[in-house]
Amino acid sequence: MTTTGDTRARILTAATELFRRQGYAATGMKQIVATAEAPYGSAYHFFPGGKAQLGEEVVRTSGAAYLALIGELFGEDAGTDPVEATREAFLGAAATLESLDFADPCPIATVALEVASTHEGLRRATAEVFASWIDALAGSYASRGIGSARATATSVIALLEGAFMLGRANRSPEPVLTAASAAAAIVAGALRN
Amino acid sequence: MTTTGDTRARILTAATELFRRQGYAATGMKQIVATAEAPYGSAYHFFPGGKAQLGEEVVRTSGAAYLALIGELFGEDAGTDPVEATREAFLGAAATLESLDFADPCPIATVALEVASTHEGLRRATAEVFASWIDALAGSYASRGIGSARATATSVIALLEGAFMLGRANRSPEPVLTAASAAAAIVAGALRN
DNA sequence: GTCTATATTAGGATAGAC
DNA sequence: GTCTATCCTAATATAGAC
Repeated sequence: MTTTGDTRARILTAATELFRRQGYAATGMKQIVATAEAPYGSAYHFFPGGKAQLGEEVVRTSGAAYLALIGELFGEDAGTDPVEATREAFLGAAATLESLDFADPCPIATVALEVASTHEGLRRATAEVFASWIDALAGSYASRGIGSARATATSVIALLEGAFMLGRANRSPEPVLTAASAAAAIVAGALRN
Repeated sequence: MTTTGDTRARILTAATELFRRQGYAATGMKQIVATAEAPYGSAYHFFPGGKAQLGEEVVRTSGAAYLALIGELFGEDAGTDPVEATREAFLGAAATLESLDFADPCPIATVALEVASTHEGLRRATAEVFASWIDALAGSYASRGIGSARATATSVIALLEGAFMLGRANRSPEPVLTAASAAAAIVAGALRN
């Protein structure tokens, strides 16, 4: 039994952490392997497609992890009021933002903006991840009687991402806390239709 | 009369365009001067602080331009219904997104995420620009009878930024169009309080 | 198959000719 | 004061020793 799996995982974890903090372009492969305490060659051994492949795996892996989180927060067992579940999710996100010392709680946001016009493969990966989150959230909303569930989910995710942006720029959780009420209002409004 | 003013302005314009499309880190000084059709040395002649100074001027200049746009869209002469003014602003932004071929309609968003944890001077510049937009929008909302005007404005700006992110990732104006209704709902909800 | 050393290109920045 | 040539570092990626 080797430590192969560990090394690959460490590189992926280090890349996720650095991309969320600095973005894709500003993060070098050398910095990634140094953070992962892995030899330089291992990066290209495990990710022969280089930085682009690593970026895509980071996006898809973190995307799946966050999809699971949405399942926990909005799944069948998670209380029945979608308005309060939404508000609670934003309050938790505000706390996460602060606990990360204002690194992006969303590990793909910075990368998504950076690559949208320049790296088609990565752009598609981010689009698919966002779509998976919106689908999951919309499913939860629909099952709780919200009419335009997909539109509502799209707006709630957008509001969360934008609130992260303002919170990071201000080094303050306040925009995310403020957005919690607005998100609740969006969902409450959709519930009445 | 020299062409000095032109060259400096061309460099600033080129940097703005490239930063909005590729971000700060992925854009090189050489690419900026090539796009501006300016000699390489001019960049450091006009911006002795190098790329960081150029980045900060891009943020502040575009920030001021967008502040003026908010003034046009939400100023005294711009119709009295803040709900419809907000909706119209989002519909216009969706059209802009498409007309830019899905470059970011917000020239500072990508930079803001990239530098938030790494370049303190630039981070402050983005924070001040966001604050200026929120202040202006909140002033308009307050004058039209919205109680928690600053919170409302914060959420509307966040929603717009997040909708741009989803729209760029999807190469579609749909998230911004969808967010138009949610933004209207946020403002309408605040109007009732 | 793990890792070191290097190839190659591009990065930001500067010196100095004109 | 405009612009060209260059410096030095760091980028991604690869070759090949062990």
